[in-house]
Amino acid sequence: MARPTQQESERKRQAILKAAIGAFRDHGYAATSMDQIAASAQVSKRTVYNHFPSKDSLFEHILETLWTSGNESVDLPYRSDQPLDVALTQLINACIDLYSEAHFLDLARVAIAELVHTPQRAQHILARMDIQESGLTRWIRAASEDEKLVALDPSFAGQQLQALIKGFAFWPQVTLGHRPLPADERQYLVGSISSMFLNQYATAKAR
Amino acid sequence: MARPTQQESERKRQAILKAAIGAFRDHGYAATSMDQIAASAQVSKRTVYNHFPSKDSLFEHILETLWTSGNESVDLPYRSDQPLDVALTQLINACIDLYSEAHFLDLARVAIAELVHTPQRAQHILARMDIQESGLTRWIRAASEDEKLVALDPSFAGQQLQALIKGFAFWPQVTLGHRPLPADERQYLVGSISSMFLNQYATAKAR
DNA sequence: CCTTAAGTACACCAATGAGTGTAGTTAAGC
DNA sequence: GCTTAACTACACTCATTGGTGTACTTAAGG
Repeated sequence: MARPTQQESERKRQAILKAAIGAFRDHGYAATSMDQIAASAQVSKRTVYNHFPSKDSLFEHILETLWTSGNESVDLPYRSDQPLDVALTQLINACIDLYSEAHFLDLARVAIAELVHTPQRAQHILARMDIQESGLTRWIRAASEDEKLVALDPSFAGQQLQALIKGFAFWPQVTLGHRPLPADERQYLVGSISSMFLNQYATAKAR
Repeated sequence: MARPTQQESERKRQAILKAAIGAFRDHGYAATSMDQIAASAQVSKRTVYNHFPSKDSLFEHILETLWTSGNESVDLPYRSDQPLDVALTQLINACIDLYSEAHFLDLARVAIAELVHTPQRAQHILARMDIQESGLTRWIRAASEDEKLVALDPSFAGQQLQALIKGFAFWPQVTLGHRPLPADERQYLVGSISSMFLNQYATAKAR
């Protein structure tokens, strides 16, 4: 081709990234070749290397990109005037929304596949993924200080909530490629999780 | 070497399998070479190929082996005379025991790493891993029919229980390589899960 | 003692992959 | 119109990998 405008150059770059994400997600890091990526992006191999100095740097860049794009973390503020169950339902739904985002799922699958046998490579990514877990933790701590929840370890309770949500709305999608939950199942799930959590931790004052 | 006894031949075979399991677990299928495996098993490459016709068949064999060796599924029978919380505690502990087995964890890590981007390859393994989930389901159904648990969908409730357990005792170990739970944390965890589940689902009759 | 199965060492092949070098093309922007 | 940045096509290197072929060694078992 020829002296493309910066927009065109940027489009090529995006095409490379998109192709690489798909390839890494579908075949893993080691089993993906730069030739495949170039072909899938409809771009010459040399162009790939003009944009990214190495396969490794391309991979790292993707982890960064996916992370920042899937960065809308769960952080609903605690409001004392709201009924607990309503607020908790919102919170759980926000989590599931996050897990349902294509960007987030792509990140998770790419990262986890590598993470399983390369603990240090994407460790910092996973660490940052846990930041949003602190959104739940903060909310729980606030509710507990407002005496709507019993005295508890907010971090532990947050992990329990997280475990319940992920067990249905994250791990099956990551490992088995399940579709996101249908609306009716989802509603039932959210209600059940919320009620289970509040049955255990809500104070008399909150009911 | 020379005409080794069958025991020696078997030892070589085991060495190959052990080395391959470690390599696949640590580096993944694609990034593991047969030369590495041979070297790590302290065996000639040709011997590897004398035992296993191809890399792929070696991998398949390992999935099989790990599966059958980690096959003690969770299947405590329901007993009407036992207090619910005691039995449930036992059941949860049996699950955690299973997840703590080195064999089982190795299988899970190898399988999941490949599963993320090769959905069909180890799909049947994962399907069979879910069989033990049916152990929980069976117990819950029995308790429900005994009217110690409210009327519920046993499969859904089983998945909830599973999610709570795995969120602490399985996924962190698989993805982050966490050590199995310390005894004190574990005891607290089991109690908390059990109480959360029974708070939600136990009937008045059961208390 | 002699056959033979298991293993070893080593050379070898074809394929693939990461990464480089280069000459040529083209349009944007001065 | 000339320069130049982005891109392409393509050939190339070097290393690795899956897999095979083979001649050789050795001890077990008849």
